[in-house]
Amino acid sequence: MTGRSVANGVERTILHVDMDAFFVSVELLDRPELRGTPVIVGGSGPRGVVAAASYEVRSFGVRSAMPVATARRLCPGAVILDGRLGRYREVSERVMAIFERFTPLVEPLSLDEAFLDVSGARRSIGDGPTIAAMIRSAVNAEEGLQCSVGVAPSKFLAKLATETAKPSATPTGPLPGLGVAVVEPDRIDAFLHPLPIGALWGVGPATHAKLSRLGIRTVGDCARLDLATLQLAVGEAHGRHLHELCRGVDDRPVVADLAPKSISHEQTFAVDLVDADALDLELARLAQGVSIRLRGAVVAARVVTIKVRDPGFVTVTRSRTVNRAVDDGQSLLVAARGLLADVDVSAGVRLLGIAAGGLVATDEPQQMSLDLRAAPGSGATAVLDPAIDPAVGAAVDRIRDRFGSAAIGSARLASRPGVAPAAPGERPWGPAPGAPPVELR
DNA sequence: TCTGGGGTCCTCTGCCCT
DNA sequence: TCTGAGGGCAGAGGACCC
Repeated sequence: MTGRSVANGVERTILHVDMDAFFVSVELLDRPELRGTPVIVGGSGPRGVVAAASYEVRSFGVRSAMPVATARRLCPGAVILDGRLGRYREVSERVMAIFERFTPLVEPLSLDEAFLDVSGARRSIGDGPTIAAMIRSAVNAEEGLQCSVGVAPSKFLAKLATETAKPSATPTGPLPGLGVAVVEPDRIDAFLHPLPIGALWGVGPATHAKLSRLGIRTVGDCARLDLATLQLAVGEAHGRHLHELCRGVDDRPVVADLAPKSISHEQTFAVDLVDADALDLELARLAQGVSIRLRGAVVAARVVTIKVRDPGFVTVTRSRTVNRAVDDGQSLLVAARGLLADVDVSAGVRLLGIAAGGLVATDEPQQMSLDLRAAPGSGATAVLDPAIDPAVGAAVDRIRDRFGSAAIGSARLASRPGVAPAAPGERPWGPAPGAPPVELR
């Protein structure tokens, strides 16, 4: 009965698999001469952040999402490598394929971690810890990488268990972890209650501060609080969520092939943009990049959102529902331009982004708005030029597939040689060192 | 000393409609 | 015609996650 429980009448064994220092480990596979040296993967530019750090570097206090400049000060001897998202994706796909040999119910959370529901594999393969050990062994043998696994009756508990299984960084250096950690169904409270409240999913700095004011330090403290008090402190939905989690209640299923709810691109610039033409060009790049991904996912957007961050790090978003679902760069650009016109960018722009939301499948019939007179700001939908033929985008994609991404593009981008549509992971952890992002004439 | 990119979910507010 | 209540939706932003 190891690591099993009954949820809604169905016994579940959930695994959470997390690759150890994934990006760094992949880099070390490709550059073995760096083994033993402190390595950071992240953006090497002036506004870069740490994406991953080796356990040697973590011993110096370096953490992910920390500015690279701070990391350099804490660990001056660290080797800083620019991330290669394409390479990590490639390895991630092979690792996920290993997981799928054990169960079809694999829900990736990111490139380096996934939930697996192995309830159906218990009779044919073995219990949770046995499958966990087999997965670790296969990942190590086939990819040369280490991973840690949590085994529990729910996703939330499995994820917490993984934390206790991972290697740790101490002031004297890295310590190896257990590799596999199991939360038995009859040990849930004993495992959960001593943990700090920040361990709960959904407790970040803001919620932590609210709970601290109530004297809550541990998950056990939270479990002893009544639902109404908790909801008063953190809100109705969030309160209910925490109330369940701190009692170990989490019936969410493992879902393979989750459909995306939004697709976005954003870009922080090495130097704040003040020139209107440069901003428009960036907007066009981002719109094209998002549109290519929309068509790749066979979806179109009903909601277009822009995100603008000023030099003082103040971020505003503006969004609008458009009168028909769009997946072409020109329509996205038209909508985004309209939104950007309402934002004061006179102080300059540090970050610009476009998100496509309200996604609908493009292989299904679309309901179009009948009211073509609706005006922006009226609360009604924004009206796009009906002359833009949705088939154009698909044709552009076919030409790119056949002749390369430089073969065709919008006139806006074509007027600037060398400026390509935004691509996923193009500068994943900060702008490139030095120059502005586009060549300005 | 600075603070990325790509997401999800929730709350609050204002507007429209009945 | 005006006013208020209430539901539904859109938009903005906060919080959180990896």
